[in-house]
Amino acid sequence: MFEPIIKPDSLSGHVEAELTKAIKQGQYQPLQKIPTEHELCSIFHVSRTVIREAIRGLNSKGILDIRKGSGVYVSEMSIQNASETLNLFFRLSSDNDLMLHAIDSRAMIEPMIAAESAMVRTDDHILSLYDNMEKLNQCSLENKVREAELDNQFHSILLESINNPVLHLLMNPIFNLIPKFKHDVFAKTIIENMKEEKEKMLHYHEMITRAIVEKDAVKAKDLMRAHLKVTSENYIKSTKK
Amino acid sequence: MFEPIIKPDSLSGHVEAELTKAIKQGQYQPLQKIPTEHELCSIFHVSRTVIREAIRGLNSKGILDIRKGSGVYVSEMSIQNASETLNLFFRLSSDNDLMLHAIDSRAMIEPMIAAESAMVRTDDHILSLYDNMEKLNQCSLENKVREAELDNQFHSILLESINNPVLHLLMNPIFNLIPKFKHDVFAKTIIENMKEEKEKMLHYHEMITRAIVEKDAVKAKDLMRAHLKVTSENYIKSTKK
DNA sequence: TTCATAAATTTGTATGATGTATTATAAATA
DNA sequence: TATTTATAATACATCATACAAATTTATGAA
Repeated sequence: MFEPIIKPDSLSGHVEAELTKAIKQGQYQPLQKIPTEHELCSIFHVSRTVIREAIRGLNSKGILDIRKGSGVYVSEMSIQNASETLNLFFRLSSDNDLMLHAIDSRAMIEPMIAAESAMVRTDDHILSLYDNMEKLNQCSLENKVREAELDNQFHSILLESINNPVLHLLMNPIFNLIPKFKHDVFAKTIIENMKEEKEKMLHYHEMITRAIVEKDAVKAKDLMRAHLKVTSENYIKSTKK
Repeated sequence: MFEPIIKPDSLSGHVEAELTKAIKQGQYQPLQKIPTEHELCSIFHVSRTVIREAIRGLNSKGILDIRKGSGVYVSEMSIQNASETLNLFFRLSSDNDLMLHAIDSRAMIEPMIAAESAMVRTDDHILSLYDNMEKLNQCSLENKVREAELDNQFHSILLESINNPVLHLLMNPIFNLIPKFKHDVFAKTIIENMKEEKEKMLHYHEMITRAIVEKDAVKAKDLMRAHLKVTSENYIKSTKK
């Protein structure tokens, strides 16, 4: 594949890039120990400061695992770490364009998730869904923060029900945009519409749940598509106002 | 949202977490300058070493932008950076389970991408697809590395054609697993099947391309689903041998 | 051999000095 | 006055040294 163009203007950046390359090439395998700081100093002919900062960078990226008194080891890549980075990215960079693309992505992917969920969900997931809807029903109309959390949770339950950590890693950060999404939309929505919008959402959640209870994959997929179409239209309307 | 449980075992780790929190909360906005090392020393009552290593970690994560002689600034989050991290994660952690889940994810998402592409693709994309297939056709049967690259490229062209950077960010790392995937499969495939498998792939690519040329979204979707089903079955077979 | 202790190793933090790039300030010039 | 140039101040980069804290290894007694 393509190797990125990197400008290692700093020594520590250069060392970091070299170590990354070595790990990519398998020179140091996961769980294996890399040379000590002192040894790396000799290898690269730089001070310990430079080595430490390079290691610190890779540690922060989740690539290296530092154990005080023991040494530095190549991490066993955890999906958690990648997830954190993705979440942070979306959280810090949610501009309007990104939000629109995120919504489009949801519209493409979530119907498939709903369909899959209808086939593989357990009774526990059904209980979680009903519990979630009950909470949403009781949530006050003004508490949009809570409402967004519950909306996020509903979709997250479906995501988790299909038991695919990769898809979870990819979609979870998108779902976490829901609070910002709702904030954007309701900042420009007249109060009278709030009740109607919430009821519409709850109704869709209920219908989707029913389809999943009935293990009707096609219906679940179509309902989810319709649900997200409404969502998408609301956002587009809000950006125009 | 939920705040992650972090082990601030080291001082620099603690400072890094605090700075991250401040940035998340908007205390320091993108493009804005954070306090100087010296000021941060006073704020946290730690040495410059600690501050520098914390900053170096966030810099490596793509959150902070260090400008020598000027100061440290909050990065304008680039989708490139997030993409690099995701790619690195998948590259370093591609175990069998992850691969299977990645294939499942492709099976769910790529048919939708094909359908969308059929609707929005330009003539340039069509030319790229035909060029790609021509190269695949000329690629020697033994050159599995090249074959994997071209396979990856075919699917990447479709991904790019729908012009959604978010979906690109999410799917690109998965496509980059294709070489490893092919390596795993062909390591356990008898030579006689190689030609047949390659022709089958090329045939699917051709049919999918035709559907996209004809702007037939449903056909493109169904063909992509069938194509990936074969892919998936091949991988499962290879893991059993 | 087993186990407790001491020594050596390795990472973590602090401090001070020097190098280098950027920015701000002041002086010189037109 | 306005612009340019030179200087100083600021801020990050690197190096070297010292010591602390955690872990590992070596040692020696039971």
